[in-house]
Amino acid sequence: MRASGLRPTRQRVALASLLFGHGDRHISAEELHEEAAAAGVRVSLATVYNALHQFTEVGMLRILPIEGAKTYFDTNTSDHHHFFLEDENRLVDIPEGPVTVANLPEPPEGMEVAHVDIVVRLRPRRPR
Amino acid sequence: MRASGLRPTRQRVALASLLFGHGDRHISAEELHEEAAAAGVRVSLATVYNALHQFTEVGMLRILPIEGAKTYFDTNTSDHHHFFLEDENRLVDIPEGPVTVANLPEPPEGMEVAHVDIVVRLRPRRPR
DNA sequence: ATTTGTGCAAATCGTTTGCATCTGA
DNA sequence: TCAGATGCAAACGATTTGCACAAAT
Repeated sequence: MRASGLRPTRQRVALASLLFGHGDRHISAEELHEEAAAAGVRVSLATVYNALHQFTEVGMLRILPIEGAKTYFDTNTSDHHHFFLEDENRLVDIPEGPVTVANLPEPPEGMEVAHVDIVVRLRPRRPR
Repeated sequence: MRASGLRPTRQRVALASLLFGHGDRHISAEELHEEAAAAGVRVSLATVYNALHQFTEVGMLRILPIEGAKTYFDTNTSDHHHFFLEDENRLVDIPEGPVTVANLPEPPEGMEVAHVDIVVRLRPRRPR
């Protein structure tokens, strides 16, 4: 964390251990705020927002590519993709594996690929 | 439109022709509302929201998979993907082409793939 | 005639901001 | 010491909602 140029304040350290102490997860600011409260950590919601965005800037988190009001953050920043369950509005990791994208066109001049997000949208199977 | 079970009201018809009369586009509720006003069509913003969601439900529109406050709708519902320019927060179509995804895992039991969204996030090339 | 849609304004919800106060280096 | 963080409450912007009125079948 110090390596990222972020001061290891009490709040940031506490939030980071909540975030990264329980495996990979998808979480919103509100949820993290509640979790902190439940864990007895006193942090304001504004600070949670700040921390989440700062962590994202330094590459510790990634913003999930889903539409909708809330922003969800992913603690897993490695290459992996998601199923989106349309009926429950929920994202599920696609297990790391051999998923590959082929034949991507060249990015425009002066740009480079930061990363590729794939969302496989699922719905209940339609009766025939 | 009648085929979709939506009554062809004056407003819906007007909005549909704005949406689909100018080729493929990415548009927000606010933008469509302004465009309607500019075209002399009187519609309330609430009606624009209603129409956009109804059109989406019947498959005439698709919601774009980007994070952030506003919801953007895509008039192109065919299989195609997007570049996301991180610095300008803008989506650009990847020309229809040979982009393919390989080795997708099977969807869970009882689910089927509605469609696959691929977003290639681009950033300005880092100087070395 | 009945059902469905529309407009308006107020309400909601997630997120951001301004600013005074604290805190880590 | 003091730049950078935090907390609080107010401000904001996008979207939704409630309800009276209008329009489509």
